[in-house]
Amino acid sequence: MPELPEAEAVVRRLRRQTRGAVIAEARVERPRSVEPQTAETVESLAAGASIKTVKRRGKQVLIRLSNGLTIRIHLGMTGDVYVVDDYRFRPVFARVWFRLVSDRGLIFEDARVLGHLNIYTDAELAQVLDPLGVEPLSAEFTPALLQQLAAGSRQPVKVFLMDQTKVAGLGNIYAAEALFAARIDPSRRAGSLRKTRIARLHAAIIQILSEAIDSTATAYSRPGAFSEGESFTPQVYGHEGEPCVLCRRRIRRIQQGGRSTYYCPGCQS
DNA sequence: AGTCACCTGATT
DNA sequence: AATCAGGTGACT
Repeated sequence: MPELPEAEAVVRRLRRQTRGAVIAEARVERPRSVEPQTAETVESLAAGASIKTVKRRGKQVLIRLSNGLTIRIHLGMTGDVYVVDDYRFRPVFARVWFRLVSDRGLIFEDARVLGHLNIYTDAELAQVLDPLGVEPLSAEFTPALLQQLAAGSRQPVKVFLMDQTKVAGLGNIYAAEALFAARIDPSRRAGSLRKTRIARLHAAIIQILSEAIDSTATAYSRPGAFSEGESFTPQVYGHEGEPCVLCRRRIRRIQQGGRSTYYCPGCQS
């Protein structure tokens, strides 16, 4: 599921579904999902609080409660958060769930258990969020700032883009797609990019994320939308060996930082 | 800066 | 059986 656009889709859906919701009870099925907190801590802190706001920071979902605490969910690779009509309905991979007073359920599902759900005070939350870099869809994200962040970095630009302490929210798919849109070789050192490419990359990041949010948020909100082809379609990610949509050369897959990077050797140089 | 470990499922 | 997976933190 989750890079920034998917987290944003989750947030928008939750906002609609949890307006005025009050948490009656919390249950942790998998203590690992709330580490370093304990199941008991999480279960006791949420009970009785109402949901005030739902926000996103990078890839993380933040549910602000009336008791001043915040449920912070990192979706990991396979996390999802959603409301079900009956709290007794328990999806196979529900790791934490909340019974709302309406008897609906708020579910944190996470097959691989690489995500985390915690309940934090503002101070604790700040510790978690402060290291994150700029929000790519905010006004603070400018070409000049991107240039400044990349300056001196000898990392491949693809790896640089996935560093959450620089720009928050890009993962393996959208980093690759942004580089394709900007026609930049993913292996280029981030610090070697000059004004023109930085400007293209900046614009591409915003464009790719915005597009993905539009299609993803739609798809999440309307049943069947995915099957109607409304989800974001990667141009290079997952397309190893297929012809590039622009130049027909074959898309390549390489390893960078232990992850697959897909790119077009013709367009991206 | 690169590799591995975390944990489990889907796909080949 | 083996490989891959939209993420990250700890460790060489």
